[in-house]
Amino acid sequence: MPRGTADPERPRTIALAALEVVADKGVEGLTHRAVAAVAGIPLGSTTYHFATLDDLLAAAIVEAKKATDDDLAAWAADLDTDVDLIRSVGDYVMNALTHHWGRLVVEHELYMAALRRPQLRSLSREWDEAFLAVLSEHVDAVTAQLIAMVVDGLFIRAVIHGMPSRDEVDAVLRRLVD
Amino acid sequence: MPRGTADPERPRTIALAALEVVADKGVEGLTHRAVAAVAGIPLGSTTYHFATLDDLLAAAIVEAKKATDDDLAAWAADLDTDVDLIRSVGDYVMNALTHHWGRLVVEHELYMAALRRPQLRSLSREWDEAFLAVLSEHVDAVTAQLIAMVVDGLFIRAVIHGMPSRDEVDAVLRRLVD
Amino acid sequence: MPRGTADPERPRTIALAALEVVADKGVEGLTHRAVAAVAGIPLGSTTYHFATLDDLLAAAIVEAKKATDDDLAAWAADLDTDVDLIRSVGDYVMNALTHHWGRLVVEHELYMAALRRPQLRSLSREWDEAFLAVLSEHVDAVTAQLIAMVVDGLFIRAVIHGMPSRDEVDAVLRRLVD
Amino acid sequence: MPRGTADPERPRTIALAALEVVADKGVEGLTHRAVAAVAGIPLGSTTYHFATLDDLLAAAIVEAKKATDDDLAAWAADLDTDVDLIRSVGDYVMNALTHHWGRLVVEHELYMAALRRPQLRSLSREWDEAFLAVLSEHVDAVTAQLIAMVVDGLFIRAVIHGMPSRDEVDAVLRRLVD
DNA sequence: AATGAATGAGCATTCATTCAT
DNA sequence: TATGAATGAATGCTCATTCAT
Repeated sequence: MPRGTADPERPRTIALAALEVVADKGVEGLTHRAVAAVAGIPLGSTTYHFATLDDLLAAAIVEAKKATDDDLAAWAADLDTDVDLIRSVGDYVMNALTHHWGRLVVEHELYMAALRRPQLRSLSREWDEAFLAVLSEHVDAVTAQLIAMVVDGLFIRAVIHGMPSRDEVDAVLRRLVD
Repeated sequence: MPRGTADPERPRTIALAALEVVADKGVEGLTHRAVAAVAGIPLGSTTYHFATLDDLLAAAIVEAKKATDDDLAAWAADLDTDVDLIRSVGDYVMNALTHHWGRLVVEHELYMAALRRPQLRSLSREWDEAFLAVLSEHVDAVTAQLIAMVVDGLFIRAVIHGMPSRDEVDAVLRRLVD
Repeated sequence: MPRGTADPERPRTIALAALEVVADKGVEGLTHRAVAAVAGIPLGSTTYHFATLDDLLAAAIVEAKKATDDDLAAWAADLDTDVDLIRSVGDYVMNALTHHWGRLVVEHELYMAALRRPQLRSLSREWDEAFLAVLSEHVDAVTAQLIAMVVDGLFIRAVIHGMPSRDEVDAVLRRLVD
Repeated sequence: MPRGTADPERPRTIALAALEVVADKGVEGLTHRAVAAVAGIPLGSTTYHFATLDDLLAAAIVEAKKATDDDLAAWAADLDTDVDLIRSVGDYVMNALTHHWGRLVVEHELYMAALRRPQLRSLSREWDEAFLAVLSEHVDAVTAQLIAMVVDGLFIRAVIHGMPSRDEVDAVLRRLVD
């Protein structure tokens, strides 16, 4: 991109590259330089559009949340009152674990990062609540909460023990609605 | 501590300081310098006893796990077959959230760190399994797994939404054994 | 040099300072900090332009070789077929020993450094061959080789025993073409 | 070696290990730690017997020189007035290049080190003169000097271009006594 | 608007050397 | 006598951030 030539997509390009970096190397690995390298743009461009690393992190998270929200909306649209909710949640979880691992990582990186960055708390909360909101239309609040917690637990287990099988996922989820 | 004067407690002092640093600033905030400052010892002492940051991290985690194992053993010793397990788990969780927050943080920092440090996986696994093992003596495997996941979920909720009340904790745990 | 202000000569300034450091303290004494101090610039500037010490060393050597090549070219231009080659070589050697000692040191530092840095071998070879190439236009290959070796030997003797007299230099060189 | 148990060979063991380190990693790579590791002894033992690195370096060089002197004495003993000196020097050079490369490296490391360590000058001088002394019993001073220089030159060539063939060595040496 | 250059702060790590035991 | 522990000083290198152009 030569000087003087505006690229309206530049900020988003940078945010997506930042997302990739966080998924790949964690929040601690997020640097202007790493993002510039991934995005294939000059270092100065990252600081021009996002003056500080925190801005960059926020942009990455917003981008990740947007994608997750879209997925979630599509999934919610498919649910109707008669659906086997637990089966659907299982589908959603397996899909997320298998095809959107990077986003799950970013989500949990965010949760831990929020521990020490109060300004990230509201983002964390929104993220957490989006899933709950969908579930709450189909089950009571406590069950929704439980499902959400177990989904988090499944991610952590996957980190520690590797990808779970569909049967394992079903086994724990099914028990929640016995 | 002048040169030549041995302090047999030095390694443990350092490991505990490292633990404090991780609880406070996360794995990404663990530096030889921060540890030296917290421990009140010279920088060179940290690298003398733990040549690399990874060694230091491992030592911190081992120390944290040791303390957690002790707590867990004490708790397990109090359980007998007739106990109200869910009530006890609630006690344990509330106690951990309230009085051992730092250790919970370290545990979850460890889980996320293991994502990109294969050599930490076995430590993560051991940590995860210690709690499961105790639970498994009282309930079936799936329930034990669920309880463990929900306990993780409760921690994450606490990070995002602040400390839960005893009633909230009871509500979700109770549902698991209905 | 304030931030944002470009100094197009900066890389060369650094390379020349590096050259001075190598001449002064050897390859083992080449540090970013020493170079920054000699160049009178901030430490960060040396690593900005030459990310690693090896880059810095290479830049220093290239700079030294360039200067040596210029001298050599000037000397070669003065040689004609009727010249007393040995007398000219003597002039060249005395001049180098007296006025370009630093460059001779760098040259030999390079030779020894190449021992353990394969990436410097080709530079060493080029340096060695430049002198040989000029000599070869006036004498046979073995004589050229001998002269080059004796010139190296004269440098080593100078290191050990101090600067030789013109007569000593002439004595050994003259014998080569008897 | 347990405490209190004297090992009269310990200093020499250390010096030989230091020699190995210098041959392997150069004077710049000589550290108490590297020597201790090579010798398989405690770090404290190296500093106990050789308080400073310079002492260690001197000990290593003395050890190398001793070995070289022995070789040289053996070679000198084989020479008699009728011998083909140049052929013998060729044998000596080829043998040194092939079987005592480490010692040649140490010798030249020494020469360069002496550049910045005046206290090593006398050792350098002795080393240089030992070979000259033997040669001087068979040829005039200038020829001896030339031979010694060419032998140095052959080492440098070997560093830069790799091991020379016997024929190459003979070619340059032979020319010196035409 | 966009960017290359610049720089100050910080970090992991290595190491010579000292010294109580 | 011998050594493990200790420590202060360096070093290479990374990076967020600033800013003249």
